[in-house]
Amino acid sequence: MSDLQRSGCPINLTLEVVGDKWSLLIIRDMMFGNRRHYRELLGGSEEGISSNILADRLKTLLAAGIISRDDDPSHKQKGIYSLTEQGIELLPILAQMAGWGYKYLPVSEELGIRARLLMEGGPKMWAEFMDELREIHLGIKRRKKAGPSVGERLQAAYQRVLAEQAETRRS
Amino acid sequence: MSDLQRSGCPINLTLEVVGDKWSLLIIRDMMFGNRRHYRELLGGSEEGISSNILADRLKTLLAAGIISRDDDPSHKQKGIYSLTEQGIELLPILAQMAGWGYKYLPVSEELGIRARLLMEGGPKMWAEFMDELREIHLGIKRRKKAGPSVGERLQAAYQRVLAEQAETRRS
DNA sequence: CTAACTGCTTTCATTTTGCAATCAGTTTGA
DNA sequence: TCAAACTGATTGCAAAATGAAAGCAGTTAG
Repeated sequence: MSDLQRSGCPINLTLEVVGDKWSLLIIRDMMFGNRRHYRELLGGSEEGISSNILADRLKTLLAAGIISRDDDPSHKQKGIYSLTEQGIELLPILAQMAGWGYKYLPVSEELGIRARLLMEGGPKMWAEFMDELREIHLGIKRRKKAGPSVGERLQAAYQRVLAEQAETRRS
Repeated sequence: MSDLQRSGCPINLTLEVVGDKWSLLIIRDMMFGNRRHYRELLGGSEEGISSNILADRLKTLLAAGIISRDDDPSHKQKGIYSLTEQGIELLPILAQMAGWGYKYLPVSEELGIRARLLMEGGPKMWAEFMDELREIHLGIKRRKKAGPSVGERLQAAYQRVLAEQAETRRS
């Protein structure tokens, strides 16, 4: 991670911060998988990031102000990583990327269902989800809405597909 | 550019195609700078891509179906690169990245003005710009709107800032 | 008191990047 | 006509980034 910038273009600057193969996947896992500890991020992702790369990216993201780190009171060595407001606002980028990938790339059914829902939900759903993330990561209380949260709905849809697949395989 | 995928996650798959430091900058130059030839892309960008990297990325983007290549009738060796529909639909990702970068990173004034306009214009402006790109790159005629196009407005705003800066420097 | 778990760091091989030089064909201009 | 400039690349090589596996020191649970 070099620190000299190539240009003052906003797209270029954004790419210099999160334009590698892993940073946005870490953010994704924090957002959609609610992973907050090093070990969760290490083992939880589909892709299997190496420990050295994860450590390096967490450091970079921390320095960039996209995530923050607090000690976990339950364990002296454990740290809890949280998204900052800046990190939470990466959601629309992730959502657009998910939508594009869903449309044009060979996405697996179970991992694509969230992308489809986010696409169908549009910016309004993203904003709601961001509010939920603010509550989880920043402790900012939000007005409770009726029914399940966006996070819950995404998770439920994912589980539903998994169940359907198990069903199909059995028959 | 390895070809074995890490997971069927739409975000991951998208990152595997355009998740490097250069691909999206090339797309950006084709979209906003209307650069269509190898030499234009090589020399035109703020960032100064190397010729071998550019050649490699063009090959990758071609293989991924994000751009296409045609011979230029005016010069037997010249090729014209165009965005495909798939490539044009990367615009919302770029727009979101530009918006995020504009908000949180030290963007230069002259290069940030387009980002600001795209943010203010929102998805509606993006859709209009994508229609203009379809006309330019795919030859799909669009219903002519009154007034200057989005591309022209962005370009004009950029020039206006440059002129203002020259003015300020003189006084 | 030991085994498992914590967040990393180290090591080293492989891959990617980036710069400069080069190349062969094409066109332009004297 | 013939050299210079321009076309889209490719090559060689050094430097940097990446990635897998092993290791490490402190912490906690049994």
